[in-house]
Amino acid sequence: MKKLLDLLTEEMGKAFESAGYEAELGKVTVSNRPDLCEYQCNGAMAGAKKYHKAPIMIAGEVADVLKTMPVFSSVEAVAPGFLNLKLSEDYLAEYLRGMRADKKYGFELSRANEKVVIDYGGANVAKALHVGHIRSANIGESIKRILRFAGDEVIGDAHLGDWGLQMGLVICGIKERQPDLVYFDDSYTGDYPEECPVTIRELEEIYPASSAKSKEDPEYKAKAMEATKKLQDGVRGYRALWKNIMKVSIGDLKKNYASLNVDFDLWNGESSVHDRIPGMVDYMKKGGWAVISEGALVVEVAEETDTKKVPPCMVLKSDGASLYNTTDLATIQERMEDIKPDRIVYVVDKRQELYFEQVFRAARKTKLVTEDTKLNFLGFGTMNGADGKPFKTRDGGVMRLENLINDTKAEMFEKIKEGRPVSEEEARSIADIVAISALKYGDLSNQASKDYVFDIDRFTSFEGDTGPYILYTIVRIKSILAKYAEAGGDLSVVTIGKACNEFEKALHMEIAQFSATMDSAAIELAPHKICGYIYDVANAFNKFYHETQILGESDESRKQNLIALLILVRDILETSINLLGFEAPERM
RNA sequence: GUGUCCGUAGCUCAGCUGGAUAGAGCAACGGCCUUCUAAGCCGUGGGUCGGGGGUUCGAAUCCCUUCGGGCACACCA
Repeated sequence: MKKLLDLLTEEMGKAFESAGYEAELGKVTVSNRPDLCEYQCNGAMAGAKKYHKAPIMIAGEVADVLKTMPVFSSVEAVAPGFLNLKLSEDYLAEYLRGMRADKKYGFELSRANEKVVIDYGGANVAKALHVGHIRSANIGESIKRILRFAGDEVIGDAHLGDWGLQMGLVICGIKERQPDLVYFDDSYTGDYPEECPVTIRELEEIYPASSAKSKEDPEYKAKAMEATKKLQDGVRGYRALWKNIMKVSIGDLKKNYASLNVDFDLWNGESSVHDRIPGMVDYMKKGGWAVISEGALVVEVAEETDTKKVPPCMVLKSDGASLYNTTDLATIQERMEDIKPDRIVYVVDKRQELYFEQVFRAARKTKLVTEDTKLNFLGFGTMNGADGKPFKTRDGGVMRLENLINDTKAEMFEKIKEGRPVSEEEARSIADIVAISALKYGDLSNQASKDYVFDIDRFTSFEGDTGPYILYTIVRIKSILAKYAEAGGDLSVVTIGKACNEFEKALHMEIAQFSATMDSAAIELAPHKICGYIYDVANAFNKFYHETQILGESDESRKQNLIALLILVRDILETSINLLGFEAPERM
């Protein structure tokens, strides 16, 4: 289905043409003066110069043509040259019926479908997720769902930090505590145990302790580096232990991500590309792209048009070791071979922008990607506390994501219990759903690229522009529909009728923006556009709800029209929150 | 220093491919529940869109400049 504004623009273009002007002038937009009109067209003013004619004259002529067309119920040419429009209620209702008949409620993507890899999450093995991980998880998951809804083939990759010195430190830490494990016995030739010798809690404790110790104790650091090397060289026991650590750690990560409705198609990591690094480096050297600079192997990526100095992209450190750049480049190579995506999207902290610019340029220069492969850096802003400084716990530490989620759920549970007479069990399950909506909506309603204040009290509030407000609106609708069905109404036969009052029409118009909203969210990779849209729809619905008796409507066919409208609003809202990564309960 | 992003109501944020009187929410104050969930709805007050200049019939939006802040600038990720 075409977008409503495109349809209106088409009609307006025809009117401009019949009046003797070019059709391009007929761009219709939503009115910024709702007291005067619903839609407007400013083309007459844009065309004034070209046609050497007063804009009001042009507008008047176009208005005369439009009056013979059925799309608008009212057309006015107003000084200095605005065309003020009111849409025909019948036309609008027909559009909404078209939305209901369509699986995607009329949404059509304005570009060809693609195969997309989304790299998000930013999790590290053996390290707990902390609050800082919530943005990448929320935004990446939402982008994944939006593009999938748009018809793209999307692969989400967690791209774990599961290799390098951090793993050496963990292994070294385990060896310190349990030196007699078979993994460390070079003469051992049997099978290694299935079970990991340490729990996830112990791992989370071992890593920071080991990391701290290596900074003070050079001898210990040397041991950790040796362990890293043994792991990377494929020493049996080290690999076996690493695998067990991975198993425990990924299991824990999956559990935590699942509580945020986040899941990945691939749990690949830096380790996945370890074996292809020598080949890739060789390829870059042979191609003449990789050169030695200050002892390190780099690819020069500066361009003449740069307004800033872009340092070269380092491929190997001067000691010959690989680094993050190396694995990122190798991962691009691997994805191009295995998946052949049209686009790779990186959802990472925006402070890494320059770094990714270097990697992207190096990948293009060395032809790791084809020219038409798009590499998108979707950088998100820093999450600050209420004081405007980077978010910390009360005692200044880093808060675990798990704790944040559990605290939010607990707080929501208290609120729900005191607000409504529900059983303990039901309150618990409702609280979990509402808490996730609060966290997700609070995060996603901000533009991804901007820093924002993470204010849990505001997000969990039941008032205003929040997740719970959206859920409440959905629940109200569900409640009416349930009562209608209980009374013997058949939800499958109803159809939308034309709006009978201004509130209903305002709701119709908000809903009709669905396709345009989804398209810009998908094209711009901008979940916050969906938040803005559903907030507007929810507002329009609540106003309408306040003014309209639905179940009490005596005219049966009118009642059916209203029920059909409610079904569409519910479906639109539930589809939208699903794309944001949360869901609505049946009651709250 | 170079580059980059940001500066909109007391607070948190939309709006930024230029359009008419700059919008929400929170906070403050005042209304509306015997009627579909009042976690809602309605209303009041609150702004030189950081400052200055320019382009334009028209600028929060585009350009320049200036002030203030964040961030990044090869062997970390």
